[in-house]
Amino acid sequence: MNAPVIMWFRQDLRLSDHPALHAAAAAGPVIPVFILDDETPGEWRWGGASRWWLHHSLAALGKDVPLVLRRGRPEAVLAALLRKTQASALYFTRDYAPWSGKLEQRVKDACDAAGAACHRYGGFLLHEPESVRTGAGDYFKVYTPFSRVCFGKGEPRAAKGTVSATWATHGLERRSLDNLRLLPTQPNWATGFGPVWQPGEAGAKARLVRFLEDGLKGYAEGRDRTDLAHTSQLSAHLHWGEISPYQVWQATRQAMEAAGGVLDRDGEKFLKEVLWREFAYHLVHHVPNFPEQPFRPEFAAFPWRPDDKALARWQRGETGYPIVDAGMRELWATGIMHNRVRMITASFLIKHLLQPWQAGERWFWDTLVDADIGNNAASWQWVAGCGADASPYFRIFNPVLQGEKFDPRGDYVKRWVPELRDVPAEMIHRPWEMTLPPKSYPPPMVDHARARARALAAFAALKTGESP
DNA sequence: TGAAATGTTGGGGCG
DNA sequence: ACGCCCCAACATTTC
Repeated sequence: MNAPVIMWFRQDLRLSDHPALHAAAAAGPVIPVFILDDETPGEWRWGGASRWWLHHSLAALGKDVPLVLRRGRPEAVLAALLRKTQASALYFTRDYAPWSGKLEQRVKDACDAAGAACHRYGGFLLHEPESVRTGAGDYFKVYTPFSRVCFGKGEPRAAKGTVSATWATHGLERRSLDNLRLLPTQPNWATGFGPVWQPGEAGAKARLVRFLEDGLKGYAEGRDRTDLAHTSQLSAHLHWGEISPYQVWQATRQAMEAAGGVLDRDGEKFLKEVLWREFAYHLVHHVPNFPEQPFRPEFAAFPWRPDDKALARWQRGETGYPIVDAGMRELWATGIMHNRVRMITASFLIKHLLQPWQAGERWFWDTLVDADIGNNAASWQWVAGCGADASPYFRIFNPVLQGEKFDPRGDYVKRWVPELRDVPAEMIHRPWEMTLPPKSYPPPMVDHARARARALAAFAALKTGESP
């Protein structure tokens, strides 16, 4: 019998269209390993909502394969497992977090020391960061030309089916998933997550099918409507690799073809969103400290006004602006927030409250089930105006107008802010203008016009280098 | 993947 | 009949 190989699962918790796993399965009996690593990422260790998801995703994967669960530094854990099992090789999918390059090198060194081959594969992205370059050979700093090059590369490879592997553990102790302590205890804030999500590969595929059948038609406009269900909801599944971007891309193309052109506009729009994810990772890969430091260095001098009380009101959804509070409460209750509302709430924190974007980034990191080092950092930098191809500083969302435009009847607000349930639609986004506003709902914590003027002044000062 | 201020135009009321 | 004003409605500029 062949010597076993170790499949080190990371953010690739699936059995289909999995380059590393297909290669491992062809090489010998596969020992599936997952390692909870809270040390290497430091402050970016998985947040609470991510851990909830990870627990259930591992549980799902563990039903199909005899997962060996460990915690610790991967290079140390894998060195021990390689020695114990006499595995001939290690297989894994590469990752693009800022610390991953060095981590993967240490893992490679551990393999060398153990006399095992080390095989690293792509699969998390459609295009490896090294493979998308400007004419000058640099990485892209603007999305549109980046996406043009991606589309111009032709269709990504076809997705592969489910792997057929011989699973093995070679006597390794399995250990219970509960030992990883990924689920919240007292209080269990995740009670609202279960009904919304089905972590794992089956859930991911079901979500994709449902989106292509029900959400794609009308996506181009509907995606911005907070009261409609036109978003794919695939972000967390993609983040944990329960489905690959190739599978998403291919299925979308097939749905477009089957519809005979009717879905072309909607489909292209959706594929562009998939490419925003790619773009985010290209930035993270090429720019050190991207999650912490503003991409545009002049923003280091921005006159933020750190204020824990203001931050807490935003976090709890008590700002007095209905669309903002609805979003923050949806996030807390379900671990997700509608994309449009992410922009509105982020803009509010940064521009109305002048809180540093990193504070919002941290909160999202802890509370989003799709918290993702690339998307999260790139999106916050985008809203703050300090990122690559960022939103210009003067683009300040008006929460009233955004609410009226993207939640015209107030359905979304009423779902998450029950205090406003009886407010008529024409006042739902400006309840403070009612003769008798609901007493249980707070008045706006800042006046929009004044906050806007203050933000413009602060950003203008940054631009000219003067003090505000 | 904004919003607000400012500018322009044209129809209609009205003296 | 005509010019003036008002002000939507739309366009452009500015932040």
